Amino acid sequence: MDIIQTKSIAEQVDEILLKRIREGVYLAGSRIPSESDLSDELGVSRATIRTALAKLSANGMIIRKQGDGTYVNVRVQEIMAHTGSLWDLSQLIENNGYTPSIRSTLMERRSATEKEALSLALEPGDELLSLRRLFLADQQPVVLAHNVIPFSLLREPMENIDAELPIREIFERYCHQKIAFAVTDIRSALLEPEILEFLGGKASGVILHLQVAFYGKNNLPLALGEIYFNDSILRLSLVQAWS
Amino acid sequence: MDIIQTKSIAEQVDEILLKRIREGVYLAGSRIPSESDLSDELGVSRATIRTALAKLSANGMIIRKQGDGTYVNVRVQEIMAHTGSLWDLSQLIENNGYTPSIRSTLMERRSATEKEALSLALEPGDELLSLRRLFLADQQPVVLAHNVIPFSLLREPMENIDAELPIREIFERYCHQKIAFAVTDIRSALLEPEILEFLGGKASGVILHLQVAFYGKNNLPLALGEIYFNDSILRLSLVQAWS
DNA sequence: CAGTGGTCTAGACCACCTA
DNA sequence: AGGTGGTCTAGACCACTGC
Repeated sequence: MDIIQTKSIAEQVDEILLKRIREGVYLAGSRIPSESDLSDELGVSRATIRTALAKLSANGMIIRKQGDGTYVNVRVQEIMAHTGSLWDLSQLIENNGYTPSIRSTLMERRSATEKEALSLALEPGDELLSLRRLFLADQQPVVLAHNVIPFSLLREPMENIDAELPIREIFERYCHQKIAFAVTDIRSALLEPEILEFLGGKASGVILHLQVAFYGKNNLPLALGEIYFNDSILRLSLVQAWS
Repeated sequence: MDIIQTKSIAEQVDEILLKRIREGVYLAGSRIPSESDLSDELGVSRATIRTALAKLSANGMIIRKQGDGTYVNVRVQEIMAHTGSLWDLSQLIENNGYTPSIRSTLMERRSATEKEALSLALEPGDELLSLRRLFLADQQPVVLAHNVIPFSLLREPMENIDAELPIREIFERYCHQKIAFAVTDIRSALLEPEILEFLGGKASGVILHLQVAFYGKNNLPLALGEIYFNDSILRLSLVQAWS
């Protein structure tokens, strides 16, 4: 089989299997070929097949039964719709069945507040790149996202930045660093007038408020995010699979 | 009934490493021994070591750098506190630094509402076991959890049930089935008078409302949960690590 | 009983980092 | 150049399931 060097074999196997599920080659609820059969068919070792299957299993897309076989989860469609990353908001909107679009409402260079400096391990007054973006689902505003990045991390001119990218990609592309992990606090909040101005809705409404801190491999905080999420329109849902 | 289940070697390795991190044998930020060294020291293959390390890495507790080494995340303490399962509420309270306790306020057998029947694939009027439990952090009510289980799934007398267990364990112990995966919707909500009665707090407050559906390996819905979560006291936070 | 997934091993080669 | 993590292989044994 032809191996494209950029992706690992396990990832390619993963994509093949996902494609077969999506296209109905493997029907929801049905049993898929055994590990050995897949190993033979695709010409890779059983260990590699297992790596791919483990990922699908962790997402809840397949159900593995020792001594029996591996089955496509009957709810695979529903689960695929919920498996979008918490931090790729466009993806999340799409998974909810809407067409996503982004309106960049602010991109400025400014000094860090005391609180931001603390969270980002900067001196108060150090400069930040501040992004405010409004995400729309079918033209209706649903998410307001505010991100800040230490200006010193930027490796490209600020003007080059494509504000429609997910924050993780912005970081990789314009700061030449990778985000290693993120910690997200989820809270509920009243829809304040300031937010209401962007999101619309009822003044008495409640919204989800996500506070995210992104960290790099060097353990340094790289960026912060404040996300206001209209959960009356968009569902925030998580899937947890147990082995 | 003796359920002596030997833990896998990878799990044991995992525990050894976690213990060393917790006890400071491996300090936060420091580099831990290489895979080969651990493999030699513990007398297991490198593949097994890698399985254990992969789990720690997925939780964000260690940071792996190709060509360099594996480092303990500087924020390992913070991350450990956030790594509790979303559905083990006692654990979550403990992770937030409080002493958890549980008050069972209701355990009854009743008919399913139309909505419950739909979600659980039952006929309206089929019987349910309904549990309502109040979780306290340092004696203060913080979470109200309401679970329903089809009565027909119970394999033990209702009176035997220990209502202090996490729902997943209740299920395994009294229904003799394992939960394979769960789908959780997270919403924000106003603190309604009915909930306020249990949780206390300000009448104008907002809370997190989690709706959970648990499914078994046979893909059948096994149980439902409605969780009201006082997020002004308890933090709901998630850690996401990227490879 | 045969077949399945679960686990573990030993060895190999690669890409990458630091020196 | 040497060591590290990343990947893959081939083979083995086990625990469990359904027939």
